[in-house]
Amino acid sequence: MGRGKIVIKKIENLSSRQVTFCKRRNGLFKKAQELSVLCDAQVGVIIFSSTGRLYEFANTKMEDILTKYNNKGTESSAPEPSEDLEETDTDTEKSQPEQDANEVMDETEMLRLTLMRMMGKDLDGLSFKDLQQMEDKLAEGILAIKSKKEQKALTENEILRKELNEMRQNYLTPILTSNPLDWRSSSLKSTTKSVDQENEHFADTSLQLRLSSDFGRKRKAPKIESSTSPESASQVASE
Amino acid sequence: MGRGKIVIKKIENLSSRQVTFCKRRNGLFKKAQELSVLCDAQVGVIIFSSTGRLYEFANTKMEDILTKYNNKGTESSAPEPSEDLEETDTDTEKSQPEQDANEVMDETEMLRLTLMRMMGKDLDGLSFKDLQQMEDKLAEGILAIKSKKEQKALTENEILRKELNEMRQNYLTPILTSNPLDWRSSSLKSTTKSVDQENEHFADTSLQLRLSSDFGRKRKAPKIESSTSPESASQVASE
DNA sequence: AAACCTATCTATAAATA
DNA sequence: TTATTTATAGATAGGTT
Repeated sequence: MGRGKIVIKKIENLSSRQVTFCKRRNGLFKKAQELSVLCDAQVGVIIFSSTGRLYEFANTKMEDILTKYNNKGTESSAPEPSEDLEETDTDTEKSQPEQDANEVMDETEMLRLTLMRMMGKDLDGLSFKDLQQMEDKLAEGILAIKSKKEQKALTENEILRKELNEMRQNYLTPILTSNPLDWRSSSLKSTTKSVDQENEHFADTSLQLRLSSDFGRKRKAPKIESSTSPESASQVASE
Repeated sequence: MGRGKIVIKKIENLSSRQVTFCKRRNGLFKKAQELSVLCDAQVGVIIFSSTGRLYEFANTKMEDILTKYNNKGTESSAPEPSEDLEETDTDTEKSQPEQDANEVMDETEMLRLTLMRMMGKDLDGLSFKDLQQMEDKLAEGILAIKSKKEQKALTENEILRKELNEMRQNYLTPILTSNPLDWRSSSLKSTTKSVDQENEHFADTSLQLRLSSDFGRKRKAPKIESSTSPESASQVASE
């Protein structure tokens, strides 16, 4: 695609390698973007330049893509980088159980069913393996939640500790405050509030776990973070 | 690059979309490969087709790339103006006079989020209480599943026991069969199969635990492709 | 579906500013 | 060095088999 044909091997000249890197990187991102639009696919591209700089493209949140990726069986082959000729790359298609025709089951229906099952209902149709898998997932979930709880508790401890110190500080060195109780309460309030705010902010957000049997209606949403620009490509200065 | 210019918008025709998907996917992978070689870069590409199938390319182990990616601050982002192109859904459009636009969350969205959280993702917004509640639910779920597993195991035991008895019976009273090994294997097979059948029957229905997160669009179940009816025979997951 | 064709369109190597 | 230009190699849309 240029003035002359080239062989696909590492470009030794630094500056032309950089130029080519920039051009082809952009080209790749463009192609990725087109593919995602034309074929309604979810595409994520991650590139580390030889200097270690990160460039990425994703037509949806990269995080989502990676999460999805990790939830799939992550087997794959390990290529053996041979210097000279063709590289054997990991270029795989991981098919999966797959959804067939009658799989037209509505996503919502699917999700609902899954959720029900996660909560121990409607387990009859599952194979032993499915059950085991689900149990594992749940166990994973519990662990994640426990971590989060711990983390949350620690964070709060930190805040409380500071609060306390502040209070002691002020108690031991009562200054110009006209009413000692005033600063005390206001201080407490302000800090506490910041904590509550965090929770409250997500109050509606928190899942409604009493969904035991009352699915079905739309409800107030858990504010989804910056769902704004679904597309992004990182572009940093040249190297 | 073809007989005619095309605009970058979702290809509506299913089969040509699939063809294009395949071609461009390969093209993208090739470009990715060339880039990695020419410029000595580390490149990973992850693609989920609209049917949820995963395709990936990586010139080194994808795992390494993702690890590296996660270790970098996911800073960056020069958002790119995406194509205008709206979800042209015949009906469910902006019929609703915007009420807290992003305050109303689609039920599916809700379910998905909940499910994600059940699996330990996206827990940041939850309060301590929510977390505790969720953990409890998960624990409940696990117990239910354990019960179900036990029950299933017992049922299978029962079947196997019968099988065994039958076998013994036949063994002790060898009848007119010419080859005793024949009935043996066939018998085993038939019964085993009936068990498997039960599971398999629900195989598709069974939850897809890699529920990921790509339920981006509302689909309104258009006419079902009739051409795909005999498809069930092909494409079986060997497992 | 998969493979092949080929007219056209794109990406880009190399030159140039 | 980065941006622009331009000649070509390469990718691919739409057909055909």
